Amino acid sequence: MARGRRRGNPDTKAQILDAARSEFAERGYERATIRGIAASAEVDPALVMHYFGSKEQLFAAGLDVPVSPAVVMRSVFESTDGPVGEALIRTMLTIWDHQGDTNQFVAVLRSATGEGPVHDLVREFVHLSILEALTDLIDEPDAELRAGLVGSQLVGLLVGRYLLE
Amino acid sequence: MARGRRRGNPDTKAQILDAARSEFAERGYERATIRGIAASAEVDPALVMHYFGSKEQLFAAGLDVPVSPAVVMRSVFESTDGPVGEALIRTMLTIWDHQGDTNQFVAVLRSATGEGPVHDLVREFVHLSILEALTDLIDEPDAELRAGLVGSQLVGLLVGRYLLE
DNA sequence: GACGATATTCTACGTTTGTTGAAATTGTCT
DNA sequence: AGACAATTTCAACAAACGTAGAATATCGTC
Repeated sequence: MARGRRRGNPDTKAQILDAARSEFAERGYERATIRGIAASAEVDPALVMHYFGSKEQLFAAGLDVPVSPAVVMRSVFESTDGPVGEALIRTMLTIWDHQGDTNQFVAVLRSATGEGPVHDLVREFVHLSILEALTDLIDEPDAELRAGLVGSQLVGLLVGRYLLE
Repeated sequence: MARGRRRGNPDTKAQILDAARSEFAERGYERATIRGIAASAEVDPALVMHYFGSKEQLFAAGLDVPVSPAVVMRSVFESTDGPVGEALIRTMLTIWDHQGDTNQFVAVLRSATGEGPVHDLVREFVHLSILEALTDLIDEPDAELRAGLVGSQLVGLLVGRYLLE
């Protein structure tokens, strides 16, 4: 590649950030590499360091995306007079589904496991140990759906309690 | 260290497994190293490989612990005639709290983030973006508690939907 | 048009990692 | 006692990683 500054004023910094988000979401924080991110942004690894200082700072920078979840929540709370919980969850799901990889929450989550061995094993584990067990136990027509709901509550509780304390 | 087989018949394999569980739970899968596990089990790294073949297989082996969650769930379902969901969650919490690091679920979870930068950042993120925002919005005396509950439901939904699909 | 700031790449260093193959010691069976 | 299997360490490798410093090219300003 040609050494020195490129012609024009391309926003390379933003390109790097995009690549970083992508890579972090796909492989998880540890398995994502600065070299890989640089390659994906068609840039030298040293440039990433120059702009963001370190891998950790790059990761943190990637979490600051425009649509703040706090704003979304506030608007939901103010525009509803019925049961708030239901409206919140419905709105969140809609937003998340239409946002893809730019989504902050999803990015944070996927950065945890990525796609390596952990992802597969955790997935398999939850499926076997929780979902199938629950589905077998619930004796109603929509057993699978209900199992999913109970399971997600359990997982949420677990994460809150033991991962974030 | 003295080369060759040790005197007596110590169950070194089990010691390695214990060390592995500990290390995986504390640092997460990626940041846990075979060398570290070996050191913690007071054993040569090569021995770990000899017994378990690879880091990934060692991790998988560490997830197979005696107390199967399926069994626990079955017993809860069969011994309750009131609302099942409440009993389930109560029982789970009791068990988890009395089990410490040997707990399968917790091990799986912690293996995801461990204690590195991700853990800290995810924690900070959830705290700021979800918990505090919710607490500010809920206009009741036990705002903090309710925020925690809603938050854990959201997280559970997220994990189920985007991490495990 | 000279000059400092900015952007960008090259090369390289030092660490750490998972993994391997051979050697050494002990247990067990005949 | 001797042979074979099991257990354990040593030494080393090749690869990959984050990071640092110097070198080069372009932009914006006077």
